[in-house]
Amino acid sequence: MRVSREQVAENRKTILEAASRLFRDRGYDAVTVAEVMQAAGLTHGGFYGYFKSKDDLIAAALGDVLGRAGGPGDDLAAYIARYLSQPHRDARATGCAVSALAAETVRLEGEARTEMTAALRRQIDRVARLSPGATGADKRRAAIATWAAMVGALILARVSDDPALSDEVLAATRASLAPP
Amino acid sequence: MRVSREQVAENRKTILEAASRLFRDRGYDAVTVAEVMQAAGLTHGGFYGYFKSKDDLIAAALGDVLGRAGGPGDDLAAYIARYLSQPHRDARATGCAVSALAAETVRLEGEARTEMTAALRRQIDRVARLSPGATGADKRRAAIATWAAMVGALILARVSDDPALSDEVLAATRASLAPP
DNA sequence: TGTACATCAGTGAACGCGCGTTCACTGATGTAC
DNA sequence: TGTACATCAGTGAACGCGCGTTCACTGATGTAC
Repeated sequence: MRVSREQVAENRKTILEAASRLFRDRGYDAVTVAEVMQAAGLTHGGFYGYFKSKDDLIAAALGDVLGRAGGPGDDLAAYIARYLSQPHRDARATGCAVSALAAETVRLEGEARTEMTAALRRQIDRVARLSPGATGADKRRAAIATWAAMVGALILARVSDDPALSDEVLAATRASLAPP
Repeated sequence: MRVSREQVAENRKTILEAASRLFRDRGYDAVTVAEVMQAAGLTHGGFYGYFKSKDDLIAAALGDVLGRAGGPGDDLAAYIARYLSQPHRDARATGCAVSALAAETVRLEGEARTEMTAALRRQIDRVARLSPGATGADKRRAAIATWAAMVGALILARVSDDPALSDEVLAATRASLAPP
């Protein structure tokens, strides 16, 4: 049955949020179109009224979640502490989409890669404003290395099946990036 | 037809190498058992004489490639320069299995995670020996942050579809980790 | 404002297709004498 | 050392199954008068 325009807009948002949550949790390939639609409270047949393919959904969901990502605000040390925390490590489905999906996005072509690239550029700019350095180029260089270490440390902390080693990766990277 | 014991041992190595190359290039899910066997010059029916499942192959291939990974030797700066180089960025299929597969391995259970954790521990130890720091704990902390930045930077450089930004990520992280 | 009809979002069954896995068979290797 | 037989690595067809995608249909929404 037909639904109102407002309902359609709301459904689209619900689908995108369900998709980005499922993708972050389980990866692009392991999530099915039917699961996404079920998580959004719809039946899978309706999917192609919203997106023209699963790849199209991947790009849209990635653009949506990356666009809503907060960044460091105006306190870099607090941002680093939050990013490299145990709660963030343990909340893959609702956490940073870069750490969860960048490595898999490497294998995609087109729009999804472009969304990740745009997000990388935004994040470098945001971190650079708060980074140390005599010149803009110095700040930018520092920002890139900081962001790379944050993403790498979160991935390594998540892959470790030894909780002590995982905690150590978070703590050591935090200490190294934001010395007291 | 039956083949010799030596041939069996050789085939197993060939399968593991083909698998780890294909997995690094395209990810666990996108690679099929039939493709791995074809890349090893065999038919797919014989697969289950070597491994009891695709998951078993994933763990074995990961253990094999991570076990053969070189590490920094005795020159950390040269290792960083090689790791964060354009050739390594562009050679996903034959490059570091951690950057290529760690984020996907997060979603696996059991042996594959354990292999990644063991590799992480070995790598931290190897990098720590060459890292600056007054105490062993300081060296270890520095090693973790260095390795996290290397892994994160390679992933970010690979995901960027803008070659200039990709090169900048490599160069900035190199400069930050091994200041002249 | 109220009515009649056209539109179209959502449903659920169906479609090809390719996947992981199994299996009967083949024939070269390894072993027992 | 040579022969006869048992073993078993490899083959290729077949199996269920679940995936992305399509489609005829339904009925509430939106529109024209």
